[in-house]
Amino acid sequence: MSEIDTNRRFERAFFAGDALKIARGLLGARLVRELPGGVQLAAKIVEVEAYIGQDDTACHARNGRTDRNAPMFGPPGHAYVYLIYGLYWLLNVVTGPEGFPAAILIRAVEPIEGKERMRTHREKRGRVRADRDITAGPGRLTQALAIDGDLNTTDLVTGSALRLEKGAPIPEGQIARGPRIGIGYATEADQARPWRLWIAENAYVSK
DNA sequence: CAGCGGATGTGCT
DNA sequence: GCACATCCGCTGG
Repeated sequence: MSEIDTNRRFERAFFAGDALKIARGLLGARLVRELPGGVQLAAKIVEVEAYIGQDDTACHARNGRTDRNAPMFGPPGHAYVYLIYGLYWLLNVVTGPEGFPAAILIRAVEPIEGKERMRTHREKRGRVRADRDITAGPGRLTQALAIDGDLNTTDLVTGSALRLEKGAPIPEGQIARGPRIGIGYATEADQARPWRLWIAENAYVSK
């Protein structure tokens, strides 16, 4: 398989399916960002979390549709970008059929293209001591890739400024699963669900 | 290294 | 008025 053949667009139908399968399938995928001016950044997804429906008490849609979470109710394969703690933008991929609120949070990526430009973006906000500090964490990767609320609802299947492309498949033996991070407000049962998935041994997975 | 407090804007109760 | 799908820098061991 040539490089060009394994790195390509997803089908829309892929994002309309089961959130956990999509989360699994996004590991190894390429997140591509084209900056105004023509610079292209690319990174491999190495850690994700699934937030699935109104019954999931960790999910933003747990209390129904609001102005903020409306993108989760929208068409699959689009971005849901929101501000947390007044400081950090977090990127999600909307999944499931339109009307069913679910999304995959991108928690960590590994730089593929434009790593030094990503480092420059991050150094405006803090000290980058190791390479992993560039994109290990959901708030960090959006800084590195210059993703903010302007990209909310972007179509990641057909988009150019921000899009997803297939990457080399990750063998099942390299997939790790565990509880989601930072959801102490959810029920014990929902906190315990192993809906965080990551590539085992990858240096860019968040701590 | 672990632990902790501050930053800082917005959504929802 | 409080909580928040986080991160940074400082403190003490």
